[in-house]
Amino acid sequence: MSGSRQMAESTSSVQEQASGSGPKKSGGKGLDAIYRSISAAIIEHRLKPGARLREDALADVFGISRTGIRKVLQRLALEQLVTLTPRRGASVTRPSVDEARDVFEARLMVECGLMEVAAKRITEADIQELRDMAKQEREALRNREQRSAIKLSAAFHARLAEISGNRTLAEFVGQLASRSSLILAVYGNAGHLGCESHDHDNLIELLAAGDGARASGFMERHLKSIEASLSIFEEPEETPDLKDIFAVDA
Amino acid sequence: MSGSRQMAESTSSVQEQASGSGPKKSGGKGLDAIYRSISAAIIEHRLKPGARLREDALADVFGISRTGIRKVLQRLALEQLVTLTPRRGASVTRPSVDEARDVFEARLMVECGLMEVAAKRITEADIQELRDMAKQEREALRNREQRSAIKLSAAFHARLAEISGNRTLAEFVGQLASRSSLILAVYGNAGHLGCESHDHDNLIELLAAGDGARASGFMERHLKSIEASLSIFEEPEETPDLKDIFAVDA
DNA sequence: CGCATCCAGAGCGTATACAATAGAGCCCTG
DNA sequence: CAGGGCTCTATTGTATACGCTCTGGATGCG
Repeated sequence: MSGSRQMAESTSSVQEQASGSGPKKSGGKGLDAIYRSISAAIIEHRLKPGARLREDALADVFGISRTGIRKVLQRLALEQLVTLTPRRGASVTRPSVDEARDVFEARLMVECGLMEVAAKRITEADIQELRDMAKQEREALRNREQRSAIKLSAAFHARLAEISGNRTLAEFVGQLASRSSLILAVYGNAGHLGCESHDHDNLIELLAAGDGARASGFMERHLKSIEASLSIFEEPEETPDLKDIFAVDA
Repeated sequence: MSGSRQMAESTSSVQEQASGSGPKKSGGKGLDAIYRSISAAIIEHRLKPGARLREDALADVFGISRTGIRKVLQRLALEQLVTLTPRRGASVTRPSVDEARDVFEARLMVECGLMEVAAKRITEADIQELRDMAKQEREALRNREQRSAIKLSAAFHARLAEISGNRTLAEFVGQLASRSSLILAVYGNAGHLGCESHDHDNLIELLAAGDGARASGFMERHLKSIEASLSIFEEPEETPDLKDIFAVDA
């Protein structure tokens, strides 16, 4: 890696790149806003895993036709935030146990690896921005605004990944962070919501000091502690083993 | 596999056969077939970077309406294989220099990391399958079927990642491998097409021996050698610096 | 003769209409 | 009264229609 290149406002991933010239109608820009809106609702747990997302209802809410909604839902499905079942429509994804493990394993690998890169590339402006984000997060926690806190925490990890300068990996981390929010919704214990904001502060200091190795190690413990805080039970399966469950009663 | 220049025989035959007898049996499955068809065409360089993909034309070729085509194109866009420009339609992505670097950096991080996991989990069946794939690849190379070879090479890396058991990371690697094929199309030198099949054989042996560390190191050299073989020039950019170019004339 | 403007064509973006299907409730029958 | 089949409705899947924008060429004016 090298050089100087900044990653403008990421998260838009595809399409809508050069539309800076003028506000042409509500066009595809509106769709992106709808995407962000639904995405935020899911990440903040205002839409809980399993919630059904009927196309008509969404189309009505956002004032567009189903065509646009379908587009948005398809994108969300590709990011694994919603699940599309063939004739049943869309619903907020309920991550499986395997999926949860996979996501955290992936985060461990990628985010830790990125810390080394980020420690070398981080700038003063980055540090300031991260501190602001961490501060916002702490305040949200203090005010018991768990929804904001969750979203801010995911945003923090995503922003951290962007510092590496690798857009591809940053996008990937962003998706993983979003999915982690879903995982927390299903397997998390109430009251203990994922990241301790204190951890994030420590992380910033290590990066500011340019100590990539330590930052990586700290991130590893950070992620592992989150994963460890989950209650990963197999939960009610598709086909609950009724025979087993009612064996004593029968 | 002689010169079919655009998406040719295989694609149309599949679709026509499927919807020939029944009313509309194909359902969403047909769309997946179309996705794979276009995806394969891109990876095999039958569709070159920059090629425009007009919706009408594709709809005509595959015998469905633009609706389904748009869905497929959107998916391909999210995977960065095609680029959607607001009012200009879809075209095969021409990866930028930055993107190429990002993709290989990501592969380095993820694929090497996965080798350690894969070495522990690999089974006899996996080894056999990988050997078969490597063999196919060697044969394709020997027969000068570069298109097949490229596709097989990407498939090999993707399959390798699957062994880790981590579906999320495996999917990610699959996408990176596909994008690498695009990068090779733009920045690769003719005659030297990415992976040496010999490398793949060595990799299999290291994994079969359970030596994750060495496999990881080998993968690192493997990927770096591919990246090093590219001719990464800045090339004509979006906005060529005309003032600079014609400065002497003016 | 050169340049700006207008016109026509092509292709994408969105909405709407129609068809098919799964789920649920209801009726009929044993 | 219970069970099974049937219809009926709600919701998704697909196609088509229409409008808007952008491109390229022709035309009129300076």
